[in-house]
Amino acid sequence: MRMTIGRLAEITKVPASAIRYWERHGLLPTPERESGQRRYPPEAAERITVLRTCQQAGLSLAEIGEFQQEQPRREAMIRAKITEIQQRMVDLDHAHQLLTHALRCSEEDIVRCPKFREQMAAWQTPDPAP
Amino acid sequence: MRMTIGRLAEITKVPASAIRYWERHGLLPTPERESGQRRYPPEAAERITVLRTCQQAGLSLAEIGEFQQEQPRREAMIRAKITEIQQRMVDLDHAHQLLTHALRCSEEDIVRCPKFREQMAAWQTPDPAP
DNA sequence: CTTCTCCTTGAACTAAGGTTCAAGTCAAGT
DNA sequence: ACTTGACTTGAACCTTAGTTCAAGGAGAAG
Repeated sequence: MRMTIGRLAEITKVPASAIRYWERHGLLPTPERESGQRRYPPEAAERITVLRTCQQAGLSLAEIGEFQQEQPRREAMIRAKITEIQQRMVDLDHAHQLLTHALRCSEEDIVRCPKFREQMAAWQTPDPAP
Repeated sequence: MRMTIGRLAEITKVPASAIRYWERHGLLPTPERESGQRRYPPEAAERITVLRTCQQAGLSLAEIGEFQQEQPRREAMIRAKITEIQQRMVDLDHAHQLLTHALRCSEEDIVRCPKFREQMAAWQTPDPAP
């Protein structure tokens, strides 16, 4: 049932080179060896998929490392990251509106479109006066 | 009314070094010079803010470049990017659920939590059988 | 005139997240 | 015995989006 790194790469769609890289950087446990080669249990695929999902969501490898640690520091880090994700969603929404408008606008220079500028103004981070 | 790069950096909060970098890479028009130094009109700030917003939304500088081009290739690129943004939103939502669960879960190893794995399974990109 | 501050340039450096390469090992198939 | 294919390693390289540095210029203040 244990599989080679090639097979694991194939089913997770994460390149073997990346799997080794993650292992070297402490994100994956070092697997057993069979005549020098890595052999993974089936659960390994699941862990890799989780890590990839975290990564796609904007966690850095360092953060994913923390995320797998014992609890003490973890909660604060997770809360911070959730806040960051919410901000990212707002940014993405802006970009979405911006690009959607760009499709319909057909001005030669998008930045000169008044509706566009109006919208941008509404997004300005309203940082309080000092 | 025209300003120096330092002033522009200050009001846009984009470092002067980054503004020069963008200019070198064709994302900004080359401004007029006054005894060798760049002088920007007030509209320059707006363009910079737009570019920064695009960037925060995950467009690469190369994509932002295309985005400013004349129309021919632009529409397809924008549509592709919108699709990508939607995918990013889904990813972010997954990460959000994942982290929210991680807060309440308090298992020593999050990846071993059954609810967690169940949820992950439901996210698998259902690519059709070959 | 000296000093200060802000500007200029090109070149080198950085960080993350890998990929690619050379050289070698190992088990299996012919 | 030899070849094939998949694996191993460390080292070098890559890309993006800048930052930092060294060396220098221009104008204002004192």
